[in-house]
Amino acid sequence: MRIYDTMARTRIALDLPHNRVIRVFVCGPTVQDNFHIGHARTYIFFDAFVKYLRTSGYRVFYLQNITDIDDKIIDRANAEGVSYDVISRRYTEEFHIIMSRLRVDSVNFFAHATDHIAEILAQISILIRKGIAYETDDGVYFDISKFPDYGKLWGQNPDTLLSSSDTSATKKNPRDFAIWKKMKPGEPYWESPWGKGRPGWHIEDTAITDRYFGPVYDIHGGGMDLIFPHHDAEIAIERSISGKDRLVDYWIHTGMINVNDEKMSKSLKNFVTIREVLRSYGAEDLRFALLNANFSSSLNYSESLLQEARRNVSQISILYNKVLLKLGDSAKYRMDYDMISSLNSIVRDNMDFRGLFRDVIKLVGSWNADLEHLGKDELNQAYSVLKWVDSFAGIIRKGSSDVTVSGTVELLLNIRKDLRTIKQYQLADSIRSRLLEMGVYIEDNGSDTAWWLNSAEGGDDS
RNA sequence: GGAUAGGUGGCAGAGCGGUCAUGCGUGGGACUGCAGAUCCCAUCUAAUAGGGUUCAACUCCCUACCUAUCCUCCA
Repeated sequence: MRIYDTMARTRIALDLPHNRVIRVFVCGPTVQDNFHIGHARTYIFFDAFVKYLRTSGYRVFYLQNITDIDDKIIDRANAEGVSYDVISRRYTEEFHIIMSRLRVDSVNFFAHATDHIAEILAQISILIRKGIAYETDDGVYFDISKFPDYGKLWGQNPDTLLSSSDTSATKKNPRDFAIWKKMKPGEPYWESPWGKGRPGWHIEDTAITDRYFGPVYDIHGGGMDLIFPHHDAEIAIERSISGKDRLVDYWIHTGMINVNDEKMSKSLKNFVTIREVLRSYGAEDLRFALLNANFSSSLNYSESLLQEARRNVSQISILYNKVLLKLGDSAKYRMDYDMISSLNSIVRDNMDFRGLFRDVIKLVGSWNADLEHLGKDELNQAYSVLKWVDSFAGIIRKGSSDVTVSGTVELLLNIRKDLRTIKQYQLADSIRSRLLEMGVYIEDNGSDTAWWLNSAEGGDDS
């Protein structure tokens, strides 16, 4: 496999061991507000990435942090007149709901910053003892002059950086970053040897990864915008403590979502929330749209992007459901088809899901062309190929797995089939339209009828 | 100013030194009780600008211009 690695600044061989668990860490969200499709892009990509590794036979432990204490959370809490943890709990819950609706379910463990204060304090102590961090009136800071490689991930020459806008006068260097922030009146706090306060952002992640993965692990991911200073700070902290020559073997960063060629962000008020999108589109549509691009390129968001994705998703899903209908109980998922291994070679090169989709759509077209003449083996191949793609991409809309729902739908469809046979079209059509209203999409193909749950059924808008 | 990624047809977006993907869109046809879906054919005939290398450049090199991101919290 090959992957674009941020540190190497080029595509490099991704050599992962089969004989042990691969440790993957991806920066999770700060739970302070609703989530937008920029979040969706990153978490859907890593979801597909991890699932792809698992489908390919690797064992992966996927760890994600949740930043549940932070200045912005406090600001929000103050604005609403509630305690900070009301905010963090609300949006943590929201995060999990949204992720599950997006079929993002590959994370093994979510580590909350506030559950790891002890580990954070331990790291700060070591840094102070080594003379790498120092205490001031308002916190404990990491002295970047003690870590020559600072900025290396983003390829910055420290002298050429634009001067920092941070005016805090207590720091030795304006670019020194806080690893502990002392409490101001009214703020939430934890006890520490340096007084009451809360952790800085960067050290949360190193404390967490050090605890579960140790000083060096396999893959670290996140959005492009976290490269500097966040990931460089993580490197500085952990390597200063461990003395190792690296923090991880591979750095993988996802590109930003743009709107009208500008980054989606709160300040520009151009962000689209995931909930908004899910009101009109299915999770599969969004997944397709976001995966249908080079993961490290920025992606321009537009309504037509989603519409095109929905069309492709429908095309693939409809064929999948038709094939499944023809195969019935004899469908048998096999991964040893040559067709899968050739598609596999596309994905292996830099997680090229876009290239994969392109070829899958071509295949779908060819299967559609002579669907009536496909033999059992060919049908099973089509079924297996699509199931394999769906196992990590998550782009196929399927019938309900709920036995009661599917049983009821099958019953209605059988009745409708009889009605059509005796040309009672009015009744048959009314069943069709009633089912559609209930979110069940059906499609006649000769005397057979394929069905699935319509993705655009909307959702709770709470 | 520095770093990074780019500038391809109506849109999205690949690859490749010489035969210009693919998807969407658009037009026509087939199929169908209807809807939908699907298929076939056609259409669009592109490469920021200026140099250079070459028998040949969209593809390599140089210059200019332009765009986005990061250098402050950010997926």
